[in-house]
Amino acid sequence: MARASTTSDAFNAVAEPRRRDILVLLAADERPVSDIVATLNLPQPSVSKHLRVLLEVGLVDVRRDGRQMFYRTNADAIRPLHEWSGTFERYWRHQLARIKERAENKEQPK
Amino acid sequence: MARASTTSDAFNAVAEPRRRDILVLLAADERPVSDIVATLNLPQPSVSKHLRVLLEVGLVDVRRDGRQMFYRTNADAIRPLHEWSGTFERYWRHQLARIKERAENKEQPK
DNA sequence: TTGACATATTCCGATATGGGAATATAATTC
DNA sequence: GAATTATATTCCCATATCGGAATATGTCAA
Repeated sequence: MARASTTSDAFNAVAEPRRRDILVLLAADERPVSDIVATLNLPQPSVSKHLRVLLEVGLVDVRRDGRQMFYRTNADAIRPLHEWSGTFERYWRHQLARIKERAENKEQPK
Repeated sequence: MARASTTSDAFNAVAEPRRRDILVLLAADERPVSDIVATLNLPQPSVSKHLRVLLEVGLVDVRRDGRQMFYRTNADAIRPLHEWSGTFERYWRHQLARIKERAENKEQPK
């Protein structure tokens, strides 16, 4: 079967580091493709391809203005990721607590 | 170059749905492989392979007891994911605020 | 040792990826 | 309409994936 498509999921789409960079860049404001190309120093076709993936998954929105395409991160599509990873928060808190505890016991043994 | 290895990153490792299931299952308590196999209804070799990936990325820890291997989620390795996605929180808040606003304007136009 | 149980590894095949290069499409300007 | 600018698509390739099936490794028990 091979790996799940990059467009099957926000999880899969976001696995690619460049796509994460793009999402960060487009979070605050919409930007034309040329801006992304210049800022991230990537070949234009590569950027277009990544944007296509992000668009298919709904992680970005587009708007055309003349010959420019303005892309913008759709933050809401990232929420599932944040929520899923958030379910583990209580567990890493536990771990931290334990580590802290041990550290304190070490400083002041007995 | 092809896609980045699944073992290159927590992001890549977690892109696979079954691996997410495993992580959830192992978050509360350590469990032997046979338990995972039974609970998630997956073929044993498949589970072993997924665990290997998770282990390489540090998303799980193992402990051997006799012939059983007890795996457990290392929640701390999930934090980068949560933190990265968390940087977008302010943006989806904005969006929600806007949507809410529009909805209220609609209810009571003029 | 032999056997039984628990888990890991290997081999296979189909598939999709991301990069590079080239080219296509679309919109604007002259 | 031709040239130019902005973006998208296509083609090719090396690579790694996941699933399935078979098998190997490791540990315990009799």
